[in-house]
Amino acid sequence: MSKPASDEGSSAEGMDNERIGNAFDEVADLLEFTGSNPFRVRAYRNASRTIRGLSQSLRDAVDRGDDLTQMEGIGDDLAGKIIALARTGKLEMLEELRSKVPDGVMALLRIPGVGPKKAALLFKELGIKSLDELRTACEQGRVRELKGFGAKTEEGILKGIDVAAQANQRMFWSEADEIAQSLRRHMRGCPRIEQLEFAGSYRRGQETVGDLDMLVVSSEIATVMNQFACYPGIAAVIGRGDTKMSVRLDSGLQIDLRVVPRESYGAALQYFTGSKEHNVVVRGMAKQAGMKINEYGVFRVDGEQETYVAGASEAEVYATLGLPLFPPEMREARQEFEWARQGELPRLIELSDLRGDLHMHTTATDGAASIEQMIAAARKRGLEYIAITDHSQRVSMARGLDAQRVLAQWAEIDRIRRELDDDFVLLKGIECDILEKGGMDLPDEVLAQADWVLASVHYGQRQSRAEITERILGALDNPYVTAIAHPTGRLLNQREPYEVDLEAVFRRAKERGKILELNANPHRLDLNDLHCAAARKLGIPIVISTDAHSVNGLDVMRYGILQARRAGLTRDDVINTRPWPQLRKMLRNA
DNA sequence: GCCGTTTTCGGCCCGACTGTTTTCAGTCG
Repeated sequence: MSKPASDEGSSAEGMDNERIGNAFDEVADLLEFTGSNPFRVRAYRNASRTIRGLSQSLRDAVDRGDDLTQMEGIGDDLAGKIIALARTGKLEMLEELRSKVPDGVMALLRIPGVGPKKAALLFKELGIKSLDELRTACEQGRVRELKGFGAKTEEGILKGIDVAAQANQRMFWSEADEIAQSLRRHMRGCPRIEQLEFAGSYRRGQETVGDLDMLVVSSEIATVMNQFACYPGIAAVIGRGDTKMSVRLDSGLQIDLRVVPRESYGAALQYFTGSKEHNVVVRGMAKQAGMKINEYGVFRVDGEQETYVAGASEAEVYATLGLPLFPPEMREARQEFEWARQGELPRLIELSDLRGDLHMHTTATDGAASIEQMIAAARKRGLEYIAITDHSQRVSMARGLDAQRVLAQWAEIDRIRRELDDDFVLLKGIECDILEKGGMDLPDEVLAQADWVLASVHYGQRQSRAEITERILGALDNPYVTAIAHPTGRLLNQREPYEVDLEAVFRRAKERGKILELNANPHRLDLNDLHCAAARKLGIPIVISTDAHSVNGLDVMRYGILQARRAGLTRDDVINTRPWPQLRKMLRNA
């Protein structure tokens, strides 16, 4: 379900990229529902994708009079619609479409098995305008009377209404990972499995995962499916065919299983890993080269004749098109094909590249472990340095540190340092709040004594774009601030980012030689991948940090690494891959 | 609605599964 494209009252200001994207998505949904040309629908979806991927403000581009048709998937028509949305916040065509389709009808599309055609028929024939009305109609047996519907469809819809009524939130990658690992263990009970891998958005390391795709090589399909069917926590088997089986867990997560022959494993893995957009490009290239790619392999097409060329491994599939084996996190049809053309994929950062963690809390504020415990845990994880960055006084809920307490903590750190071996470095840090009225939560003469100062916003998150941007720019101007922590404040599935003008923040960070954080907490992952990619382009250094509040909190680093990889970051783009002496030199010169 | 050193018109990725059909449409990924 798309969000409303504009809020009342905000139209005078025009719309930002996100909202223009939402408007186009809503147009696509409505056009699809009204039975419009599917390629026209796709054009709006593609445009929305392009717009969301931009690192700069469309509103500014429109003000400057930039030629919008230079952007991929934007022609004269959509350029005009972008201009209208950016200037007025309104789109006549969207208003018209909305007036034809009552609120609530679009919710029908969230029912599994109900697409635009069925939803339209329900609305047209039975006048159904909401999930509740549909439930009543099913219970009265009116739905099964419709052409193309039957008793089974009606029954399926009745079950599906509950699924649609649920918030329908995507699962955090970290949660999906737990399920994937447990399912992998369960499937080990089946000796007939030659290979097993998870594909889809999970393999691409997306922030959130909608469902899990499991791929298996085996000649004993029934045995594999039977093993899958007895995985604990399955609420329902949605479907089971010759090669494909789908289940829904009690948690609502859908898991699809595909069993493929050995010679198709690579092709299937490539196919089901996606992304859809990446595969569209790959398929297009194959077609141009007189070949065809599907989940069974790469085939040379010669009239009616199709000959298998490759498919056992992903590398082999890509190689038939002269493409490199793209790391899954890269497969979003953003820059990877351009990189491949130039013959240089970036070597993406890996967890083992990191040498330090520069954001964590202790029992002095809201952490659960002492400084010594955090040191021990960090060393156990192979780190060479950490910064202790407890909260400042404004964060009263966490018993944030005032000047006196933070100086006492740093004296304590000095004491611990003297006892440490030479091969581990403990840094005096602070996560200092940026106050609502602007300015830092601790005096400059205190901040000056730190090795590492994070500045962050915890209060006044709902301030206007101008106010909150000014606050963060002010922090970047402070000579003692090293980095901005979780720069947009978003919480996945929970809280929208601040209205901050990131473009302005990037410019200022660049000017002042400051660092931006990629917070690795799986609920934050802030900056997001597109922002990180934009920062990389500008040469702004990124620090990946755990924001650990306990010893185990240090383990979230791998989620941050996945995010960084999707952004195309290399070891060189991330400052905490450097040894401390080198990093210290860099900070001093900044 | 977009796009083009094969095209300014005619393409736009492709197959599995289900339920309703009697040869296929709709949905999904």
